[in-house]
Amino acid sequence: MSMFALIDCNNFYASCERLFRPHLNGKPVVVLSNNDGCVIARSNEAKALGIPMGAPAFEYEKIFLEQGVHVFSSNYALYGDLSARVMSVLQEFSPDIEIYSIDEAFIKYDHCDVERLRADGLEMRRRVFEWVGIPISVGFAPTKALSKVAKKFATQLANVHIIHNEEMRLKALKWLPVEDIWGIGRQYARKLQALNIKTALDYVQLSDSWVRRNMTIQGLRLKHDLEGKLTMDLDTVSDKKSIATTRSFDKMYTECSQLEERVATFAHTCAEKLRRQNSHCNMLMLFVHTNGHRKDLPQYSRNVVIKTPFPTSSSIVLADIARKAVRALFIEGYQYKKAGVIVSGIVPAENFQLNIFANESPKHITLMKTMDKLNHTVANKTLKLASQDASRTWKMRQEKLSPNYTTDWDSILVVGK
DNA sequence: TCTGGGGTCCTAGGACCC
DNA sequence: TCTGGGGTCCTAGGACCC
Repeated sequence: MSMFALIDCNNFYASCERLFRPHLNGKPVVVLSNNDGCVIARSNEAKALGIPMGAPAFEYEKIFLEQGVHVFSSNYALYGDLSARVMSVLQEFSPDIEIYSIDEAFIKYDHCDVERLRADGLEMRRRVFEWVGIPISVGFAPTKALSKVAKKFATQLANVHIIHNEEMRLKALKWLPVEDIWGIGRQYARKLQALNIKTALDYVQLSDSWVRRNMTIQGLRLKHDLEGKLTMDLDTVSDKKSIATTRSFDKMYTECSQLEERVATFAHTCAEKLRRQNSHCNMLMLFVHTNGHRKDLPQYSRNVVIKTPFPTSSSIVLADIARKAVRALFIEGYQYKKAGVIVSGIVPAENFQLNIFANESPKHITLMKTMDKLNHTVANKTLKLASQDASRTWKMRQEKLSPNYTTDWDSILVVGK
């Protein structure tokens, strides 16, 4: 039998901020999102003050002041760096590791020797705290979903927790409120509570067919996982399927040119992220929103998907597409508060090398436009694309497009209006 | 004008996660 | 006045082909 460990950094961002400020130990600490908009991390002391996750900062300013809460703007470079250090310590314990998020990892064990597992868990805690300075909790169980539950126990006990027999499993499920199950969000929780399903134990006692019908295959998988049947294995593929850069602005934008400038930098950031994982994208999606919280203002929200002329991770190409997309979506008279660029259709870069574009320079724009004109003949929504593979031989391929896509850059100006 | 069915691909949107 | 950002998976339904 195999076992999963779930390793979770306690209050990760808050712990990071505390790392080099030992005088903050025992004091309430919160970390705020971009533009210091809302609370995205809290130390235990801040949680105890009743500051909820996602709380708008302006609503809690008084409490921050009165209770002496130490408030930080987020510093993702720091968190990313510390995360990498934590993960490299964990990797010493096993190569069978899935880095699930910035502050969590699963490790799969091919044995279930409880004492060895406990020793490993304690040693992880000791090493990560001593070498990196971040406190972690470790839960062990036969499946991923159960290891999540075990971790919740571990956090409460400030220790390592192992669910290794039927009695412990049932006890844990009975203890866990249905809304705290990993994979049960607000919508499902509401639905289940209406049926008097209150705990994880109630949930696993539902019939398979009801769960399948009402909560899709994922809900059923989750149920089986909680029953101790292996339905979710380690997922070690780390390449992203989509990459996003989105921001709320600190003020409302009313000019198209302002939006264009911001969005061009978003596209540039996406291109950098693509290159970092050595891949190209085939599609770029752009959205613009007004401020959804302002019910007193007219609302506008729109997105457009654009097929790139060829697989690319070029900042210049993506920024140019994004700028044109903004011009297509922009309507005078609204106050824009949020925009984003999401690239998808991601493929490994080695499958497609456009060598003539190896170095970016403005002349490539002209080259690409020419290529568009020459090769992208739209006929019956089918495009003929010319592309060059790694050996520099040109190949033609056909591609079907949805009506929402366009590769004709000038026509972007009418898409979405 | 009426009359099919099966398969695949694609997309929007909804649910979830940290 | 001020309200985050970055991801994943699944499904229904339409388009299209034979």
